[in-house]
Amino acid sequence: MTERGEATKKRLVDAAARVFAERGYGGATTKEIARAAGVAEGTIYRHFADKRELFAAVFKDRSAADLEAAVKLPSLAGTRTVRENVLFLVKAIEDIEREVVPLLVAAPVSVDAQPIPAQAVPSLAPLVAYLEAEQRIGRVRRDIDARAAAFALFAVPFAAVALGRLPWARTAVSWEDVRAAVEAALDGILPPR
Amino acid sequence: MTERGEATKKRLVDAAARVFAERGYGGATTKEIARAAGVAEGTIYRHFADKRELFAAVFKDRSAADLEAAVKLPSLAGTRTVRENVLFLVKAIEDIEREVVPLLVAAPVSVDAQPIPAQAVPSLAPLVAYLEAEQRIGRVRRDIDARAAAFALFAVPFAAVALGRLPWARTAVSWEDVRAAVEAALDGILPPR
Amino acid sequence: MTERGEATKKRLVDAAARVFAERGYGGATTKEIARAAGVAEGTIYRHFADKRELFAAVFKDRSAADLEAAVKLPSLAGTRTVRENVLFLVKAIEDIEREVVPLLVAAPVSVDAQPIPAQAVPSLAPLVAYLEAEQRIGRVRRDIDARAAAFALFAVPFAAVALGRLPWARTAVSWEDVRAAVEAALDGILPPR
Amino acid sequence: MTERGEATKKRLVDAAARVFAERGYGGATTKEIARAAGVAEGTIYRHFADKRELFAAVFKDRSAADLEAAVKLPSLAGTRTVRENVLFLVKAIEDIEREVVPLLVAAPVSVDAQPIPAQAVPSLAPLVAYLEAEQRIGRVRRDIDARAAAFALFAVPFAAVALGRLPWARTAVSWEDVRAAVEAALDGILPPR
DNA sequence: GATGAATGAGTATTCATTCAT
DNA sequence: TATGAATGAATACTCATTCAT
Repeated sequence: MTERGEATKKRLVDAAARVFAERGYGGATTKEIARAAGVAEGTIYRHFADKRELFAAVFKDRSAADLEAAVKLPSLAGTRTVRENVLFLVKAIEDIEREVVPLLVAAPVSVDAQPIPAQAVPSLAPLVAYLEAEQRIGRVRRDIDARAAAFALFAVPFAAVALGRLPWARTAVSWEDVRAAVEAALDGILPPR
Repeated sequence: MTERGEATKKRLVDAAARVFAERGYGGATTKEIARAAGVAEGTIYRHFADKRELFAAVFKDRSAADLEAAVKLPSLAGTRTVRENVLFLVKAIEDIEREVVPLLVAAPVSVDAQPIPAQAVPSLAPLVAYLEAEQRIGRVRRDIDARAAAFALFAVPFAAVALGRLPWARTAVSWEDVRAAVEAALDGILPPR
Repeated sequence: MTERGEATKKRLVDAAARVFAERGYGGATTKEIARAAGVAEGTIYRHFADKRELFAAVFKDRSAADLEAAVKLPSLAGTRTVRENVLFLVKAIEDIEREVVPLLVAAPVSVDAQPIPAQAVPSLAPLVAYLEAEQRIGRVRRDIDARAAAFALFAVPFAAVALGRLPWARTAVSWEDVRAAVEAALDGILPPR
Repeated sequence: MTERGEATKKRLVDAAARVFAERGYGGATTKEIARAAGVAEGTIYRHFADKRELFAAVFKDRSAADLEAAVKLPSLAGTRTVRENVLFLVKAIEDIEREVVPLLVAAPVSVDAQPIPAQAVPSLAPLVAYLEAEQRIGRVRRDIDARAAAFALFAVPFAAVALGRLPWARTAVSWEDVRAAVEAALDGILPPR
């Protein structure tokens, strides 16, 4: 593909990411996406077979950056305090999800909607790995299930972001709320003082 | 409204609840809803101004039952063990959300989508009230924020159900996972043994 | 279906027959068909699943009348002269084909185009039956193959109509030409004088 | 035009002939034609004003070869037997038409479709000339109209090929059928034995 | 109240054609 | 000359909504 083509494709992905997040998958029209990208509607189809392939490309693109960030987390084990690290991780998860959850929520709910090899949906793995590493060096209680604890921590920012995205939910949750909730959960995870 | 009209309206709300939950707001067609309700398409518009009003009616109807259930929870304070109660509550929340979250996720994400008096989206209030009641009788640590703790507990089943609804998410979460995660969080909430 | 619905469907078939014959299958737009029928475009889809089903309906409708006519022909054996009868039959075939050939030519040439149970495309059968009946009573030479003779006779009006339909063909053929050609062919079919 | 340009043009005409015959005029896309010719889509428009001009070029090109073949036929008068010659001619006509009829059928049926100088559509002239030549030397009955007889003979292979091209027609016709039908017609054309 | 036929604006997608390189 | 990216009008089809019965 020519350089110009590459550039157009990138513009399309960026524009589509905005429109999908804002309008949802069904609400996003190819017309609006094209307008947002500053190209003609037909141009979409030079770069993507159809709307779904464009969505998949957006999804992959956004998740890629997130994955990189998440992968680094386990290496923090043993540094600073667990509380600091977990809050840092949770903040990172929140940032990640703020980008990915709108797309998740936007995704078609319909039956015929499985084709994306969604390798990159927010995953517990890095958090589990981190907690296990801390368990080995005694900074996290060894008698709890790392996976369960990870899910408890993960759920907080996820719920916060998801609720924030859902226009009908009346429970607004701030980062302070998230922090406080995580701290509460942490009290059960850290070794007794 | 005649009795017959009343019955038709109820049939429509029930049918629409099924179809919305299954197909999402955008994916649910008035044709399918009408067929599911066993009425003609035009009949919908004798009872509801438009599709959105029908959705609002469904939402209100489903939340009503849930609210009743949730409201009873605070009165359990002091009975059985906190752990039992919280797990019971969390199970209840999960059941509630299993009905409401699909609708939340199904709801139009579009900008012009605020008109529903969404009074009834899953709320922390009963859980907060319960925890505060238990704090007063010393069965929950007094040095934590009841609201934060409630959110930490609430987030777990919410995240589980929401992830289960999102077709692209690869993280499947079972009730056992939910229970384990809640137990982990509880360890930080209950008084040290 | 209501009476009004039946009437609309009929109007659609009639209008579509005109438009298909004039523009070909690909050239006929649903918009023009709807306009020709005096209905909205969407109305087509209340009565037919898609454009192809509409085409199939047109084809069936037009062929139906033709079939009735063709079926009566064999019973003419033994009446009048063979020459008169054959010319009458050929004239009938020409009339039939004048309606059907434009549709045949209009039909999609594409690979995925087999679904019509085309029971009614111009068929040799009645002509063969007629010739065989005349052979039995000695008014047609017994030493020729009735099927071959029927095809020779059938080909003449068919070729005339088809050439007339093809806008690039420069060979204009009149009914007089058809009659003369059939008479020529007949000389080989009738018993020697 | 440069030599390279000439070559490209020829490749385009050859590729287009294949694609038009296979897909029909409407079904043939410039994209597929370009791919079949191994050139870029834009290249078509350096050599032809538009798709129709390309079609016209194809048509002219294919007919040219056919014309050459047909023109030689009258010179066969007096050689071999008439029956042999006519069957040979008819076979030639069938071969010719097998190339041209698909294009004829493929051609746009639409009203605005006359601009091609269609000089070369299958013509009766050589066959008429041949029959007249044979009439002069007494090998064909003098009391029949050569033009009518020619059309009767011409119609058979034409109908056979055209029916074979039309996807909805159920009447499959083999070369044996064509031969038998021509023999039947010939019996009326040759002098009584 | 209920029906279901009719509507028409809106959707994703195609494709002949143009144009900058 | 050739490329291939970009265009945008046109297409078949959908679906919430209206309306005559």
